[in-house]
Amino acid sequence: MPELPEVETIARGVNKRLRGDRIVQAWFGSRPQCFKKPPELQAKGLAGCTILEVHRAGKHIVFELSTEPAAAQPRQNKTATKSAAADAQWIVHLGMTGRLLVTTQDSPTAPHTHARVDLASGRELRFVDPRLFGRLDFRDLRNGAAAFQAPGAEPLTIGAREFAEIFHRRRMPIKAALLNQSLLSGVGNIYADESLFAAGIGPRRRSNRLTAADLERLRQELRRILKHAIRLGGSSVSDYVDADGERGFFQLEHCVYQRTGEPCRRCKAPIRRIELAGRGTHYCPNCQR
DNA sequence: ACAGGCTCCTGCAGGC
DNA sequence: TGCCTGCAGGAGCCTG
Repeated sequence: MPELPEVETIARGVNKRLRGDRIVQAWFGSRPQCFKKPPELQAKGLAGCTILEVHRAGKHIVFELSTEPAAAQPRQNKTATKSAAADAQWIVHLGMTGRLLVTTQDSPTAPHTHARVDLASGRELRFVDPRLFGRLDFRDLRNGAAAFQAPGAEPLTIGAREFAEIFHRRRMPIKAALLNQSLLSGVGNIYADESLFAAGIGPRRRSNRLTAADLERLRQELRRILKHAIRLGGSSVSDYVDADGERGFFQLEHCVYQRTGEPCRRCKAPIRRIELAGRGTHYCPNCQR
């Protein structure tokens, strides 16, 4: 499932391929769960827009768009686009099973395709999501609407003080706090479990009971693991947005996630699984206190 | 304001 | 072989 590293990799891939391209028209399916704004509004808003940049914010993929006429925005102009101001945004959340595919027009439509964006280059961007946990949102910034912002802090750049302040205020288990997107944006179940293992912190520990040293270790391990995963993902997920789209996510060498009963890589004790905050939670009872 | 539980949705794995 | 059940989880919503 896409968390910060996967979303970062996908956003980079889409940016590399689609930056400077222009949207001719868009089609949206009939599954309202996917659409934060009515599909007809999104389709109307997207038509004619130029894609200035695609980037990640939390677990969201944000398309920065210009509604200016295409003549002023030559296609595939990689240098000039930065100076143009975005006045619209398309925000894609992949949920658990969402995928963005860049395909040719004649590429067969995958099952569970809920949106399609036709591009001036002749390619198509398709949104596929079997489980319908993904969300698509369009924002027109020209009439004062707020630009999209991730709800919480950015895990890759958050400083020690802010990190400690956020988690010292919460009484919930640290695992639940890590998953709370309004605190940190981008951490999901895999990286919550893995970073807690790396920091040697039990997932049930109350967030406000952790010491300053615990929290600083957690912050650094979380950042290290996310960056490492982005590096790995960059090589194996880069084709994720290609036409085949079948290569799937990179295989991270998990230490605890979904290794229930298997020996801990550090101490050989069997990895334990509990349910916490409604999520499967994996940890080493010996290494994590 | 906060904590915690429920719900959405479908593919897949495991059991019989 | 085939059916059934339960599990996976991000995030919005509801309740206490």
